[in-house]
Amino acid sequence: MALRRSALQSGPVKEVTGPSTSRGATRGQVDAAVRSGLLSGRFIPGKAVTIRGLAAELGVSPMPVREVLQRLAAENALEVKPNGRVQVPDMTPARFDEVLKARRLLEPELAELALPHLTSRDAKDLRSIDDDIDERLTSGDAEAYMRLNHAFHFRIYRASGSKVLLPLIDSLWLQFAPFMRTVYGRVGTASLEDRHKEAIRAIEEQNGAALRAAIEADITDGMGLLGKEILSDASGG
Amino acid sequence: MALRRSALQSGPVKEVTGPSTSRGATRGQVDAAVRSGLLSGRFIPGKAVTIRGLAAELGVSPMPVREVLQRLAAENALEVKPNGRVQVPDMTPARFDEVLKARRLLEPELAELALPHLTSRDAKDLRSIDDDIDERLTSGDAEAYMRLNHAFHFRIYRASGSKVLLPLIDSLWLQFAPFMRTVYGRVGTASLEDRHKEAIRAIEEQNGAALRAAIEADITDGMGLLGKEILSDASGG
DNA sequence: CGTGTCATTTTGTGATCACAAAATGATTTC
DNA sequence: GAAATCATTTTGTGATCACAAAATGACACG
Repeated sequence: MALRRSALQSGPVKEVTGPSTSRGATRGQVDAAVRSGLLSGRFIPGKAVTIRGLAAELGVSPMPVREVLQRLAAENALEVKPNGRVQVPDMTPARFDEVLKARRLLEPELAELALPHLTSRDAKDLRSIDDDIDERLTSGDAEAYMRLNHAFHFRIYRASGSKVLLPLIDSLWLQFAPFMRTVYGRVGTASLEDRHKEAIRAIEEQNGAALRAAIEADITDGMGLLGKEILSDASGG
Repeated sequence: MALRRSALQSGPVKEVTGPSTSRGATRGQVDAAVRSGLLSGRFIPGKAVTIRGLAAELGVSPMPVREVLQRLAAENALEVKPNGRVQVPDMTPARFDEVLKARRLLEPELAELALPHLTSRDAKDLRSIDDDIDERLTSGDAEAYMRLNHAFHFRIYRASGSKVLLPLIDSLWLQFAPFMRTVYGRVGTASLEDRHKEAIRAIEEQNGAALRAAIEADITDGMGLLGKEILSDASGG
């Protein structure tokens, strides 16, 4: 598919589909598209991301894509190689360890900060998301699982109103998500165990220590067990 | 002052001063300039940063500036307001608390990770930097102090070889540095106490627990004491 | 003198262009 | 047939342009 808008037109054309014509709308759209692609595993580590390619795919000019790629590179979600090429970073054992360590330091903390802001309404929504997750796990839809798992965690974290810790955690998820997708591609999703139900109960009971423990266990179970072996295997094939 | 390079020239001009003609050299130069400006406090919170203005100041076209500003906005070092305007974010008590919390979680951890890689040579360099810091503190040169204090901490952190925690901490420093500059502008630098000497001794002795403690105490002393009161005062004047 | 209005200027955004470096693929050479 | 070489294509980068939104300042009006 080529550019939706050919070079025949000399001037910019008004967007018809999008109601949001606010400042930086195109950039926001591109940013959301790439972020969502990374988080749901549609971008594979090592895969090259070209400016013109993405621009054509999204039907926009290279300009907003350039800025978005720079943004995501700043968050270490993408890697700008010395020759200027942009790609999804490869995971290494050392990197994996660090992400795991950072997640275990930051996410339980932010969850506890969010706790006072989490209502029974939130608990209800979380339970709904978690039910969806269970379905996707058994049906083996890894992409949907990743999207929902992200939604679950960030529904909690966002309640904190955090402007500092939340972006840091955002960056971490963007970094490990593409790799985890490849993991699920190998081992499947059926064996995945999470601690979401413990977390929901802790929220309902407004039990900070229990929420911390649930989140930390969820991280450890979700990443710690799977990732290490895969990485050591990966070096051999 | 207008653009140094007028519109009379039609094509790009070869750089004469810079020896590095590698890919993205201009962007790298702009990035380094803005980062250094933020870290040493030459940018004041609330101050607007215009693309064309910065471009003219640095003698480059708006293009690389646009990308750099997007990068730094992604690291929360700059803020893109809904109207597209870019400014140095204002510090709030909530934000300050979060930065402090994140620093105390991440920096002692990374310091300990770096410890095995820190040699006596590093300790010697750190002592030299710390001597410089002491001089600047008494002479009241806040900008130099900030630059050297950053150099001290990141000399330690960088030794870890970290690719995950280090960028997170980088982002944190970019966020609080401009604010701290305004603090030093009010209370001066003479009263500043740090734990650098304890940290150096811990490195020499390869004592992880002591290094953690020194870093955490340094953060608490440096930020915790000063910032809070200033922020509560700021609301009244 | 304060306030609302309007013309002007500034600014961000998206698009396009020109160029050089890099990747790609065909072709030649041994 | 494998490796080196060269032409071609792709790609990132910096610059410039056109446009619209926003900010600014002058000015009229009450």
